[in-house]
Amino acid sequence: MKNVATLADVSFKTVSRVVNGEPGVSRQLEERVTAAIAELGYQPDHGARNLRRTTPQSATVGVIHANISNPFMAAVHGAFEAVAAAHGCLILSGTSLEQAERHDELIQAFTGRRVDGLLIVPVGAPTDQPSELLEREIKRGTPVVFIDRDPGFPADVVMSDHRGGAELATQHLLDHGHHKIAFLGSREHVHSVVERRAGFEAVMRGAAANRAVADRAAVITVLRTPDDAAKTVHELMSLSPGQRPTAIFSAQNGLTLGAVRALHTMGLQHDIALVGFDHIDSADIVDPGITTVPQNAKEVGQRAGELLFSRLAGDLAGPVREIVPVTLVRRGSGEIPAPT
Amino acid sequence: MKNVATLADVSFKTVSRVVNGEPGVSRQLEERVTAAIAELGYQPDHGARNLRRTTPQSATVGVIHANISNPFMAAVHGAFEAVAAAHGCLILSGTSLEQAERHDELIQAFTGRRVDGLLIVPVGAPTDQPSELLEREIKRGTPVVFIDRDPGFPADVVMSDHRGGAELATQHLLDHGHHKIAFLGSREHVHSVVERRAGFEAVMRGAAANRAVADRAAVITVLRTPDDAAKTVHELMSLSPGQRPTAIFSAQNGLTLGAVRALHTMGLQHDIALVGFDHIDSADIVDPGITTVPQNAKEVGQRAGELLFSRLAGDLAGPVREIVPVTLVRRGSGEIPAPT
DNA sequence: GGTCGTCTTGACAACGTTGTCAAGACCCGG
DNA sequence: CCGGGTCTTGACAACGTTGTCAAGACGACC
Repeated sequence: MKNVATLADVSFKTVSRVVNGEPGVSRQLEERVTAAIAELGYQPDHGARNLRRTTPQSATVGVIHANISNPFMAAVHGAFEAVAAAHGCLILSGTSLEQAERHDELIQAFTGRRVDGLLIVPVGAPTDQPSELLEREIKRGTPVVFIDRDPGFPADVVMSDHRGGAELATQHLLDHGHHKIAFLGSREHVHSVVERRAGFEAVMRGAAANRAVADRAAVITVLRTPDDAAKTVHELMSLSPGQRPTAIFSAQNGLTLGAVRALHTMGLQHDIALVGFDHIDSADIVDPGITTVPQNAKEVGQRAGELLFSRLAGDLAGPVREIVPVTLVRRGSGEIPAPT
Repeated sequence: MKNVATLADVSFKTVSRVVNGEPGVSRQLEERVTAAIAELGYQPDHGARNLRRTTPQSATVGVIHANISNPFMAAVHGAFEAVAAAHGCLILSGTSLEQAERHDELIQAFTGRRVDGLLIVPVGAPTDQPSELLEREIKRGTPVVFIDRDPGFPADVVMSDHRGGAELATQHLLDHGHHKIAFLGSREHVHSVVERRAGFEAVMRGAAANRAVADRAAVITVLRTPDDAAKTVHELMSLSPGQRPTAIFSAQNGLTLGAVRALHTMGLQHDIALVGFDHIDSADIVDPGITTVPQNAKEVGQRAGELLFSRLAGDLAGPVREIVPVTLVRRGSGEIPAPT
């Protein structure tokens, strides 16, 4: 800035005024200054500006993902970014890889850079308290919005209706005559997966009470990769006819891919019903099409963005819990009837 | 920091020493200071630190994507982030949405925040000069690595072998007896797509010279969405038998999904050969499996990260062009022979 | 005991910017 | 010609931190 001031032969305060568009600079000086800025390629130092500002704004928000490679999360990120961009805000992002330690490291790195707000996919099981680091930041006044999973304590959350979607899927399979339904899920302590499982079990229990025949086949929740799911489906299908499930509810997109692959390998894709939670790109090019309960990524990302920026604009109302509804999309695999 | 100093009853310079782990602080004072830091939850201001530092390091790199929702790019991002995290570096990211204007806005926002380096997916057609904004930043000494597409001017680039992959795919179809092959691609001025098309055309020309029968069916490059691709395939398949292509080379993952869907809808999936560039999640659960030329996202992201951080570490060698090889994966759709 | 070196500590300038305030130029009305 | 207002400009402190340097305490050596 000093260089610009020297070149334009004005004080550096005048340069500051021009850069910030403050009134009270004569046309003549303003032109000299803008010319000097262009010539030197001067760019104000974002960090230094906030030092003295009465209301420091980094115009940056931090985003902590659990796993950005998940297509659902990538889509949420895209929708959120659009909102942030509309507010002239940049995104500092990081991936916790589901590790609490890395999660805290990121929070520290973000707060050290004085982000204006945080968007967080919580890791681990819900807790009734935020981590010490996070709690301090919240108290300091930084708005935090959680996405995809309930953090456990009262806070702003935007997420899909995990439980409702699982109930839809399970009921759909029951409606097609299935009693023996297998549940495939990943690590069970994460809120979203727990909820999907809870939805499955609630509907199954209800069915058992009403008809006295419902018989949950298996709940498998240690799966992580498509290959895990494929292997598990192979095992399930090798059970004796009385034990073998006639339908599968796969609670995650990655697992669904593996499960479908296994059914195709065994030639059972037209015999075993399957509903998958979350969207699959190729759901409609497989035969049969894969019945899914897709999440509305765009809606989740957009609503989270709007909520966060309304907080940044000064909205101090109590914690908001936004549950984005999901619906079931029939494509064939979920409508296969149970054998009689 | 002043508060901490007051609480620990030392000068703020001593606090600075403790925070930075500088030697020459007595054990006693150090303990008092760390206790005060913990009690107040003090976090150093990242921006202010760099103000006076002799070698300012924001420990932040900027990433400009064209479209983060593309699964290939999301995977590249994940691999790059792992490298950045290993170097204690945070990522400031943004999406240009293929718009030059937004691209420049992002560069400005990043440089204003004094990022240490940039990772960029160039937008638009290759040019022999970087944009003025970018050139200035490069001259200032900020390392820039381009990914996925050649920017046109000499610079560090890491990308897949787009041309080689397209040649592989085209040759593969020729080897299975096809002469009439349709090319599906998106907006043609983007480097990667131009290269894939160039690879296709080069091989087709070579075949025409040798055998005098090769006959490219169609080159369609205005496609954007899976639906566009599906519609186009429908149209192509409605042509008279002499005109109709017997094989399709789809140059992008999104288009491949649409093309496959169209073939399935028309019941032609076992009659028309198809090879797709880039990975498809569900390539092996469709019947026939989709033969693809997948890109190695992990390799691209990791190599780009290593290159950028070697530049940050002081490697001043000339521009590096890293071409990540691709191979063809046979799954059925590409091995359908031409009708005799 | 005096001189020197080392180790610990703090005072102060500096980084690039904004906020505050005062000085000077100019115009208007009396 | 003077008093008072507005408009333009710059001098300077301040933001939170690091770099520089000097002051003071202490021990070792002659």
